[in-house]
Amino acid sequence: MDDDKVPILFAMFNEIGIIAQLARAAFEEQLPDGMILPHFTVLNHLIRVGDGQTPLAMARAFQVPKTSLTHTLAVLEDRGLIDMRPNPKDARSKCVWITVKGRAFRNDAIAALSEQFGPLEAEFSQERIVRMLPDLTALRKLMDAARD
Amino acid sequence: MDDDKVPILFAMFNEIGIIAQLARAAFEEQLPDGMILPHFTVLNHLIRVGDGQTPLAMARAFQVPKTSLTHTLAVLEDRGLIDMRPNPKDARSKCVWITVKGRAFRNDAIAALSEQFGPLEAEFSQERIVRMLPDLTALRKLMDAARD
DNA sequence: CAATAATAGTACGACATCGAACAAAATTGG
DNA sequence: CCAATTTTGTTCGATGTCGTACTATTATTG
Repeated sequence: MDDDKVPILFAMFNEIGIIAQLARAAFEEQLPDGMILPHFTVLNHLIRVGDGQTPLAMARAFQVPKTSLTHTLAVLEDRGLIDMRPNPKDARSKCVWITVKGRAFRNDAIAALSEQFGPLEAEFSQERIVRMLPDLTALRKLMDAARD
Repeated sequence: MDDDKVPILFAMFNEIGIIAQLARAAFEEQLPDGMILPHFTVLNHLIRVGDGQTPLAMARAFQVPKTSLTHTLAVLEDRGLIDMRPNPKDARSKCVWITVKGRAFRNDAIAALSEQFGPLEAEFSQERIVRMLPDLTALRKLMDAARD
C-alpha cells in the first residue's frame, strides 16, 4: 500500500468507527432497562427478513460468533420478546420467532430512533446521505466478501 | 422526521455499523496476544496528539466512560506499553506517557494495518474515499456536538 | 451400513464494558 | 478561610463478548 494511501483509508475507518460508537450510544440511551443494540438488532432482523430463522443463520448475518448470539437470544427469550422452538427439519437446530411483545418493543424502538435522530436531518441533509450510501454499501460488501 | 427520511438514515447507520465491526475484527486479527482495538487506539492517540495526557481527557476524546479507560490503561501499563505518573499540576490526576516499547508496538500495528487493508485499495478506489471522507467527518462532528 | 467428519447449539471461563458508589484533591462561595 | 460542591481516578458488581471444549445430530464416504 502506498504511503499516501494509508492515512486517508485510516482516517475513513476512524471516522466510521467514531460515528458507529456515537450512534450506538445515542440509540441505547433511548432503550429501556438493560436492552442494548444487539437485542434490537435481532428483533429488527426477524421482522425485516422474516422470523423462523436459525440462530446460526442469524449469527452469520450479524457477523458475530454464535456464542455471542446464544447469550443475546437467551436475554430476549427471558424477556418474552422471542420464542425458540425446535427446528422440524433438523433436530440439532432451533427456530427463532418474534412474539407480539417483541414486535411492540421493536416498533417502540423505531419510534425512539426517529425521535433521537430527527434533529440530525436539519443539519445533515438527505442529499449527503444519498451521496454516501452507495459507497458505504459497496465498501461493506467488499469487506464482507474479503472475510473468507 | 419524515417517514421517507427514516429508512435511508437508518440504512446509513446500519452500513456504518457493519463496516466498523468488520474493520475492527479484521484489524484485531493482526494484533498479538490479547491486544484489542482500544489498546491500539490509546497508543495511537498518544503519538498523534502527544503524550502526557490525563486519563479523563483521553476518555473524553474517545467518548468512553472513564471506568472503561481505567481498565484499558491498566492493561497497557501491565504490558509496559505506557507509563502512568502523577500529574504535577493536580494531585488527583495522572499523566500517561508512551514507552519505547509502546511506540514500537504502535508502529508494528500500523504496518499490520497497511498489510491487512492493502488489498482493499485495488477494489475500493481512493477516489471514493476522498469523496466520502468530508461527509463522514461532517457527520461525526455534528453527532459529537449533539451529545451535550 | 458403519465409521468418520462436519454442523448446531451450549457451558464455561477469561476478559471487556460501564454504571454506581467511593476517596482524595481542587474549586467555589460565603 | 472554611464548608460545600465539583472533579479525578478507582473499586466493585452486573452484564456482554467470544474462544475453547463439549454433546447431539446430520452428512459423507469407503
